[in-house]
Amino acid sequence: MEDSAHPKRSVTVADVAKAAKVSKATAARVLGGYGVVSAKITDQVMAAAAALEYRPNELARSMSTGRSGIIGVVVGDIENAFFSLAVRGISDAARLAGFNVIIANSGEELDAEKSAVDLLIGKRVDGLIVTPARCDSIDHLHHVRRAGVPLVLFDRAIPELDVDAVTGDDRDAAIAATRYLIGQGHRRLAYVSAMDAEGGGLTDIGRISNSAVRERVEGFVSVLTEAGLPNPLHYVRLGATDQQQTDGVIKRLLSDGSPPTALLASDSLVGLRIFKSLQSLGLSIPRDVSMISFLDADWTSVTVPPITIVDQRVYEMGKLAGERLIARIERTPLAVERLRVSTSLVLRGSVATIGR
Amino acid sequence: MEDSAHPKRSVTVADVAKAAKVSKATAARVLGGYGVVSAKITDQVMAAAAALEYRPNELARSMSTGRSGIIGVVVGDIENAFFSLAVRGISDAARLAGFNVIIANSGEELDAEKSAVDLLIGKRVDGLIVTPARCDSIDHLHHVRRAGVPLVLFDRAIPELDVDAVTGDDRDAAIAATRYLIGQGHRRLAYVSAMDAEGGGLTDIGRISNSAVRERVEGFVSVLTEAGLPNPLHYVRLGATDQQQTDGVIKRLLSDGSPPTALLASDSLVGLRIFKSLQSLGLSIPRDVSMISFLDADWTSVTVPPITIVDQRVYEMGKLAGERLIARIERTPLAVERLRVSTSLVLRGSVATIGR
DNA sequence: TGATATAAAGAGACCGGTCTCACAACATAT
DNA sequence: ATATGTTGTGAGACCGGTCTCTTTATATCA
Repeated sequence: MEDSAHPKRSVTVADVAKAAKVSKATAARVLGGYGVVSAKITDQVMAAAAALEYRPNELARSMSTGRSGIIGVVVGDIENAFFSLAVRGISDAARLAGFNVIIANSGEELDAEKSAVDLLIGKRVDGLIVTPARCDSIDHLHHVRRAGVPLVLFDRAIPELDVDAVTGDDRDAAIAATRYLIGQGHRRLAYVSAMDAEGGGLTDIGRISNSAVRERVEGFVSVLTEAGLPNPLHYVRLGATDQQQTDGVIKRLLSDGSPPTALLASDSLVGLRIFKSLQSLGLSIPRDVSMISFLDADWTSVTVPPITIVDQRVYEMGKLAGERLIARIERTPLAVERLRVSTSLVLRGSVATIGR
Repeated sequence: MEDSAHPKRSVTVADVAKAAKVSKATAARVLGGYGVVSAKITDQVMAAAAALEYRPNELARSMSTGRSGIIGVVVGDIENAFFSLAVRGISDAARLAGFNVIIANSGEELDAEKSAVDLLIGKRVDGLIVTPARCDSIDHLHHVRRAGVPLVLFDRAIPELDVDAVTGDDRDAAIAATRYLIGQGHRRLAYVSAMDAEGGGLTDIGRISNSAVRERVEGFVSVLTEAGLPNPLHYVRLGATDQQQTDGVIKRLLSDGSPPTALLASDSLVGLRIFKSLQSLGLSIPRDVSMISFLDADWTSVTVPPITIVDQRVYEMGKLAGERLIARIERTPLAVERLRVSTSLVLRGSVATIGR
């Protein structure tokens, strides 16, 4: 109706000033809440502002102050419960400190990540939380540092970058899970991740470009080695990116001469896919195959059997990352650190005791 | 190290202009990609920009153009799969059109929603997608209209507001699910929602302030009435806000003189809670109680039995809302509409056939 | 060759805030 | 009485882009 859908110049401090019959500077002082203004004039200006329905233009404000009050977050995929929980944690920390959050998806792709970072820097975010898709390509992150924008890495660390990182204790988590499986009598264990694999087989752990996955695999392998089990890398499989791929991975694993008796899923999405794969193969958990998944996702507690998981406390991770970034933005003097949020193994019903 | 953690004045068009020995206007034309500039000068400027690592200040750009390239989204709770999927859809539509998304959580609380809306307007978003927590308090949304900011409602409609809305076909969905249950021989059906209830019992459907829930309840009730079943409102229960509350709701429902034989869960979170409640009560689905949940959430397909659901196609809803908003932003002439995304009933194993 | 059209570059206002500085009015000290 | 300080207000520069308007250089035509 009357609310014309068009341009509509917004009410500015100058407009309010005119209406209140004071200078722009004075109106700005009242509306911006800085400087000193007499009570009388303050009332005058506030009344005019209310009458005109003045709303400050945060853009203009950011321009002059140099602070946008926004923190940028680049995640792999918001749809993934891991990230949406993390984002919730970050948002909560941000809101508490008066910041807002702008989210960009990288889809775990380096190029998308780069342009997301560029874009957020362009928007003059006050700080950036990034889940780097690859820990071996860091030019764009160096750029962030050089631009003087505080940066915190999330879930994955890059020691070369000399920047704060909030991660899980991935190595220890994998070690605990693997030891537990071995303790239950398992001798052939597989680790399955969604990471893109160049080529099929994994020959060199060092080449896994995602530090979280790499460290978990390291932990996994170290326990197998320490237990004297042969060829620990044999059962590490990447590429479980969707249901079909996962079906393939699982089928190949289980048709091996000596198939694994237990599977470790690198995240809850992979876990769910594995669960469905096994289901569709008519295999029973844990009778035929045992499994452990990372992340206490919704589905893990309502399956039959419920899934034994590595609880990652992602909300806390997100909150911690948010708090750390805000401390940086506010120039709190702190040493660069890698903050590890401890995980715990939650025993449910998806691991069989075998052997004895 | 050298990358001093401090202020760091950023490189501006003026800097680039000086380095390229051209005027600010010319440099701006090259860097902003508008106007006409000779190839030679273009190269000169680009070289200077690259050397100085120039990054445009989007804030300043937005100030002069009046467009921020950002669309604001206010959702109930990102952590909820319904919303994170929707956000994904919105983001995809936005990215395709060159927009970015800024997300704010309302926690389904009116005050938080109001301040989120204010804030986003302040940031001069080009448009707004809002999931209104209550359909009966709309001053702040009127304000959005008056400010000339395009608005699209998501999941819930407010006819009085004369604004586009993207929702599911909630009434029809509820009707289909309810008819199906009746077709399977059920005669005592309950509808359970997480909506906050003032007072315990529900006496007046019209007073449900969330249009999606209201319409579903209307559909539910209309089918019961048309089937000649008595007292259709008796089994509509609100307030299943967390596990404990839900346990209470379910316990009360089932200890009724004539307990319902089937439950309809208003969303997947309520569905999950109901599932857990029933599980902890030692009840078997569907032998003891049947259930249907809204939303094809992860968990619904891996339970035993898998849950019969109303598939809401939330991603499509989000995408549609994003596209609609962008059309509005770009002033495409369109009538104000309520866009309904059709749902479908996905039969799985959580409904028993009884009677006959 | 001079008149006119056209393309390319420069000058400077503008967006809507913040913030420094100058200045006026009045109180207090000397 | 003059010097000094304090408080409140106004004037105007500034942030870093865009964009209009003007000027200058080059091309086209008679």
